[in-house]
Amino acid sequence: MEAEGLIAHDVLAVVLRITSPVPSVLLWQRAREPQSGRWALPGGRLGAGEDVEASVRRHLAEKVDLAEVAHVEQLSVFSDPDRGPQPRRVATAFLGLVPSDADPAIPGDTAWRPVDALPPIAFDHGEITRAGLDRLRAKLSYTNIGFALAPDVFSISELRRLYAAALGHHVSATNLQRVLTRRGVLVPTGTTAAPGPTGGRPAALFRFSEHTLRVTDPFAALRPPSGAGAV
Amino acid sequence: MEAEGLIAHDVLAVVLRITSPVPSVLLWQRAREPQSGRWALPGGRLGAGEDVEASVRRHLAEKVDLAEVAHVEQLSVFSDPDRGPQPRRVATAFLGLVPSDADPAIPGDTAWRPVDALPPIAFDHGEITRAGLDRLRAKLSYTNIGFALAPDVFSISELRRLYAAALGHHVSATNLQRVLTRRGVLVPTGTTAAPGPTGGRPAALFRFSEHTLRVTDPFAALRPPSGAGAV
DNA sequence: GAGGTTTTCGCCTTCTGGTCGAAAACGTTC
DNA sequence: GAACGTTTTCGACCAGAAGGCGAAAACCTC
Repeated sequence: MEAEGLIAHDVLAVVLRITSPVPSVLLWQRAREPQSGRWALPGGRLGAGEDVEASVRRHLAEKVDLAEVAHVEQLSVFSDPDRGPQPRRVATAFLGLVPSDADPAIPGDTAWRPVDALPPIAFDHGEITRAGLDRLRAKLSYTNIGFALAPDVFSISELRRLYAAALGHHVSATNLQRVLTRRGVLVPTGTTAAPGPTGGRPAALFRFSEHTLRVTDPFAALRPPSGAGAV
Repeated sequence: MEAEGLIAHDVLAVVLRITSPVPSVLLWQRAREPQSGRWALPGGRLGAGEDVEASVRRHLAEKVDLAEVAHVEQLSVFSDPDRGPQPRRVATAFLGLVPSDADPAIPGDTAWRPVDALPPIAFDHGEITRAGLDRLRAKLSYTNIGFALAPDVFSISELRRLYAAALGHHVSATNLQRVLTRRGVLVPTGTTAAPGPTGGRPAALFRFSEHTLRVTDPFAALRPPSGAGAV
């Protein structure tokens, strides 16, 4: 088969959701060889008549309610000839994001696993998970990708906790609010949340202005002067 | 064949080189059907025992001296079922960069074509070329990727011309020098170039401190405080 | 030496991000 | 209802990064 140059093409998804201290990734436990008992990313064979994005959405729908997946983007191709058993398989990996307040129904073989305590992982899916987490962290700082992690409306403290968990380090609420509002990605709703049981000033509620990915400012330098004459 | 779910996998390369007013892309003219006479990106079939990056380098070596290609990175997968004639093919696209002073030998069917006046393009290779150019432009502002466009040593004016051509808009020499040196990607050589035939102060020469890709500052905001506890 | 050309450098302004502490708005307790 | 603790919000201040401009430097030719 491979002698003809034809190769099986898979799609895989690193689906992340921000949970209490660290993000969690959606994994399912393999029941059959190879790698029986190990945990794998959702995915499957690229079918005829669909492109890779349509394919990953189709396979994802078997493990999680697609309506809860707020963002999907292509990560990278994994094609090491030894990345799995023969016959050879090439995989296109995707990153998927689920808001922290969503709790979609998942099958019995599937679970959210915190990324700092992963179970035994099948094939190279650990490396792929790492790539997904890296991509999320990079994009948090220069895009509005937070819209895919947060509930529809939220307080700045909630958003701060989400960012801190995703990034793995402390985030200042003051700065987060100022930066995101200045960039226009955060808009106040005018409403406030009820204070917690221990009191405290009621938090103002915000929402993301857009729910599609937008690059806010990767161009610290070398910005077009005014009217950019695109080539 | 596709009934078995096995698909031909190609690799393609958008090889860019900054030329006088606008960048040029390496294309070759097809001599056989399908799309005979049209211009296509270098590439070919993914072989057994090689990953996609090794494969694209192998195919690229047929069209250009690989030693002149200063940088190669994966772009994206193109998998629309109708992107070419049957049987179906999936392609992993790469971006390759050649310094402006290099002039590698190329075969007779191959040529550098300015991106603002492309000949008739085969298949979806026009879209892929566009993706490569977009990637280069984005990375120019927050990485040191300029090392792959410029000669070993160069003046600030030369570099300014390269950046302006790649970005498609005016770039200030003052800012370019200050930003790149502050980020540590540009270091002075201490030498100066000979003035032009019409005179002028001799230009100080610089070089890139590193010749491998490094992200300089995508994290305008949300930087880790000090010791980042990585998860 | 005068005039033209190209590059370099310093100054100024603006904007962004980081830090800190005070003030606001709640609930609880005495 | 006044004092206290808690949480959030807001303003002030500071450092650094970047854009713009013009003067100065260093060369050429005539």
